[in-house]
Amino acid sequence: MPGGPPWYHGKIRGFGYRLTVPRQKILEILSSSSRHLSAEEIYHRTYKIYPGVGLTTIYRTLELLVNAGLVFKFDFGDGRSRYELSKGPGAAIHHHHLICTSCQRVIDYTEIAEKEKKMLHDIEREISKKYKFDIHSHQIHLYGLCDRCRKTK
Amino acid sequence: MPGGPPWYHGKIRGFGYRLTVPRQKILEILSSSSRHLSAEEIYHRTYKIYPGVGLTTIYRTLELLVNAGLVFKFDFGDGRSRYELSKGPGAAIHHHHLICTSCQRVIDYTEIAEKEKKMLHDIEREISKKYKFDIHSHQIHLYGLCDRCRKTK
DNA sequence: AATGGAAGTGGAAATCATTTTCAATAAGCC
DNA sequence: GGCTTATTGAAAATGATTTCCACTTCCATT
Repeated sequence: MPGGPPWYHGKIRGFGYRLTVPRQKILEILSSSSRHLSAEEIYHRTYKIYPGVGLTTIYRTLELLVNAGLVFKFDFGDGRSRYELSKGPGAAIHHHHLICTSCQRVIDYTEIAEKEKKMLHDIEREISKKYKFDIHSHQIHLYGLCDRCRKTK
Repeated sequence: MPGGPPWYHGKIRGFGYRLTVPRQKILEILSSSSRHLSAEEIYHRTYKIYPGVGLTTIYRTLELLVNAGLVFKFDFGDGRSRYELSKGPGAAIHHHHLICTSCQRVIDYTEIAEKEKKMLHDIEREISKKYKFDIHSHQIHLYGLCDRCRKTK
């Protein structure tokens, strides 16, 4: 419970952004949730600990955090974006999701065997060279039916 | 130039949908483009060969085609969806994209070595078992800077 | 500790892609 | 050809995200 300001304070300042109260509260919410949240979910949760935030500020702050690399933004195809803190300064940039095409449920999975992780890395290197692309991160979406929806179909 | 009705006519009928003029025109446009198009691009192109189509019909038809598995829908994060014909009855369900985080350019790449394709398949089988998920398709998004944007940064 | 200017804020209004509503039209089985 | 029902297009509605703008807060500098 002890221990100085959270790691992201320095990051925010390092980008020349001011460390304001709304931003701190939003980051607090983000760091207390492991799941990816929609802007509105973040708004409601922030509102509880800091009434007076505006939804506008949520959107602006999220964009800023995405630019600073502190937050990842996802699009699962249901019309609203999801946001997730990039957890710790050196977090792995692996984002793999199972998406149920029937109920829209999204499941995170991070465990990939070592050799598979290495292979992904090889693909990236090869593609990177071939297309002259600097690859920073990747996402893998697997689409299908979850166990619940499988039964009802 | 010769050769009976396109392969997708049967598919449409097979799903119990009527093969109407707007649907045929939209499919014609989709099959004449190799790139993934936005709904509005599809609308404009369809309008040229068939004025009188409504944007509404474009959206409705695309949804129908996605349901029938004839068209894939993508979300690259710029706020509008892209659609692409699934080319031929037995086309591979591999969709891999390079997305430039600076200029939003999207590059398709389909070439993946055999052993890598096999490995992806293995991952899917493993995940599928572990999470009791029926996986139908996958997408891989690689984010980074394209050659043009690399220079200006 | 006061202050000035720029960065940041929130509420309302605007935007933009997509959906819904509904009366009119066209597919395709009889 | 006639009939039933899916399909269509225009206009209005929706819902997430952005923009505008007057007001506030941060913070480097007195």
